[in-house]
Amino acid sequence: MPLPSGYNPPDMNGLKNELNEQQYQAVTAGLGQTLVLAGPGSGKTRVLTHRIAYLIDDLGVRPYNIVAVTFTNKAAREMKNRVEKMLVAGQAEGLWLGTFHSICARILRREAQYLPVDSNFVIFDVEDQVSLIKNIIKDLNLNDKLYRPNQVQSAISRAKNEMITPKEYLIKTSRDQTIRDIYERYEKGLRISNAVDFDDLLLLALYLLHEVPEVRERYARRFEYVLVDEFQDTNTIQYELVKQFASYHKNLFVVGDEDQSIYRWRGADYRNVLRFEEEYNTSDKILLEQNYRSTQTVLDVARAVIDRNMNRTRKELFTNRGAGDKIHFYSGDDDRDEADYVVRTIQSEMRSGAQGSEFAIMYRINAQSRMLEEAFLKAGLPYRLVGAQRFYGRREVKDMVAFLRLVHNPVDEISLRRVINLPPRKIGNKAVEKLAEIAQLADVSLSSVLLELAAREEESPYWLELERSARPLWVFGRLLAGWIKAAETASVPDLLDRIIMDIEYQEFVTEGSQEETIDRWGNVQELKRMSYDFEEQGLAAFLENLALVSDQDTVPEKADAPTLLTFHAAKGLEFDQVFIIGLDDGTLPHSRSFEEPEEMAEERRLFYVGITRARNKLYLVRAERRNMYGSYDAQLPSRFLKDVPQELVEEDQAGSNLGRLGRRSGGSQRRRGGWDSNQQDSYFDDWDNDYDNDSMITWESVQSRRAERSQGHAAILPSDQTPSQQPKRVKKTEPTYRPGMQVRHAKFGEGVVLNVVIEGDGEETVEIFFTEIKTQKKLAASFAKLDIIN
DNA sequence: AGTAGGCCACTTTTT
DNA sequence: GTGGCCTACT
Repeated sequence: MPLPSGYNPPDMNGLKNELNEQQYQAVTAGLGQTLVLAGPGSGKTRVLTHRIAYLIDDLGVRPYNIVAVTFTNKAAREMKNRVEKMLVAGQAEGLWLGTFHSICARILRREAQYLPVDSNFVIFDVEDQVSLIKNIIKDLNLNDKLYRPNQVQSAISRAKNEMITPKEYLIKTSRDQTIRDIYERYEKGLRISNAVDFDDLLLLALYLLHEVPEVRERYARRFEYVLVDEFQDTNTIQYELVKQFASYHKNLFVVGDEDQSIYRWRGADYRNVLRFEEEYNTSDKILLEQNYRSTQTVLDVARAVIDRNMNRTRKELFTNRGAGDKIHFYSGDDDRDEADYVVRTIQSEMRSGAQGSEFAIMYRINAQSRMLEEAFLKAGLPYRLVGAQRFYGRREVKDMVAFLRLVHNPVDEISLRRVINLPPRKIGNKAVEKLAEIAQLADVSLSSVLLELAAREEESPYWLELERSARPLWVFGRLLAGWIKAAETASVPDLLDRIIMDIEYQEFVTEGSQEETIDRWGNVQELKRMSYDFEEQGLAAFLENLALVSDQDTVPEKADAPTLLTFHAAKGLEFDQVFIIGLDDGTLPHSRSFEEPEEMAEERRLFYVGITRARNKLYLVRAERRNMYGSYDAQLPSRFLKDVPQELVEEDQAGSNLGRLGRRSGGSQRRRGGWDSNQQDSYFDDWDNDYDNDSMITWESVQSRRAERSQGHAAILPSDQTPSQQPKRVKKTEPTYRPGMQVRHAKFGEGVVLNVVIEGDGEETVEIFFTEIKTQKKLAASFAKLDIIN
């Protein structure tokens, strides 16, 4: 495909020196559609940033005519920095580079005249959405046990992601009918509050591009070059958006990797990569297979794991970094032991000169960070935690943001309801309902009633109607009016200060004077500090930033400490040494994925993403028992483990590294999920059989087992497993223990065996009276850590 | 109107 | 184990 002529000659030599052959091809690809399939660590960001710089610097494209889309703010920020470094200062001015959501928000603000909201619209997050839905459920007199606000929210969000309007909502049951009704009211509620939700950002932008010819013209003509990162994570709407962006010039450059698609639950479909190829008859498809990050061993493990997935372009990742160390494997007694292993291994590595920041610990769900945090705290080792609701989700932060949002957009009913009685100012439910009623009758917003009240006090027609509530509402109305006035001239931090003073928020937040209150006030201060960055840009920009920037983006940049994060949060990052914990069936893969093969495939990709974050050392860790919701569950090793080539693995034994915490009870010959055992009954033989029999622990069985257990069984007893779930290794007919035997248990101490029963499924159950704690317990012999004393 | 105590859902993953 | 929410009491 010929390149446009008449520009400066491309800087061939510079680029050729910096890029490998495939990267160079990608960066300098001609007009039309280019698909780059980039394996992990293959320099994907490098290609994208060089491509942008190449377009601007070598081809003379105006930055104004380029749009580049990413999925996270972090990725956008990093790309922007790198592009700017490659160019002369100011040379990238006008370039649109951001997430789908922020780019769409920008379009929406500019084109608000065509929308059902005005350009001051606020962006509702999930919490706001749920509040709105709750109000609707209450209005409709529905049982909120039957219609869980959270569930309704996700049903609505799913519908919106599939571009289904309330009218089109498919109704199969009366429940669907009700959800449809809620959905309809929900949409109205958003408009009343001059709000859009996350899904609307994309949906409304697509609507504009599709249905409003002027808008389509404006952007499609403008966007001469469209670049998309992480294309495998696009959902239907995003795919369509990209198509619209590029509908005029059709210069589309997309980069992705099917194997790293991990957002299916959000509607992402990696098959969009295939669709792209088919739809555009892609002129250029480039594979980046050289990996600059990991050792060959890490890559081999990754490949062994991912090659079991279907519907993908196989990639042959290679590196010239050499084989490197073997993978480590450790199977802990329980999740505490798992965490201890991680911490003591890190300590030992640090004694050998490793830096704290070289390490990452990755897990499936945020809740798993807890045990790790405890272990780090106990060891006095600093760590940094990514995500997991650190700042923005905090109550006091959300409260203050709600005040700001209300001032900026007074019709925002959700924010108003949130703050109207905060701190308590004698406005209870009754008063709010009365206010809502009056507002509805007058067909105005709640705020306008308040403001009217504030302006005319007792002369207002509302005064009498509101009866005893009038005065407290008047007080709040005056406050609000004052802030709205102040916002016209005051900077964001000044406005924030004024609000904090007016409502005496510090006093409210710090009363009680516990440790926690210092944190809470600190968070408010932090919010204020952040607002200084928006002194110039103003309140609107600040609020938009707050809505679209998440905790994931605010990782403390350089702390020399190990990083704790989920696989999702780890995508795009790399670390010298990576621990993947929770390699148990039900955790990774998560039990919710068991029924649906596509979901299972995604769990595998998560594992793959985790593995490929490692530069040099990789540790795979699991626990035989895991604490969930406060009670213990026996765990089976992750089914993915059996795909890891045995010869690349070295198993760490308990206490094999220095600095161990010495907590293992001696002499127990428990079977462990190891690589080393040739014994007939090793886990490895078992899982193969077990899983090939397609016996599965489903979410339901996990739930029901938990329910039974919480009704008072001994916590660690898996004796209620059905036969098909029962690992073969515990099948036996001869009891190991006999009544009268003296035994010792790791936790309960010494005891005497009272009774032994072999269940139908071969499980041996032992009744023991523990003398030290004077308690009788039933334990499963195969799981309880029992030593026979005599 | 405000608060204390009990109940129960929560745990995938995030823009 | 915990936090949010409902209920019943002050």
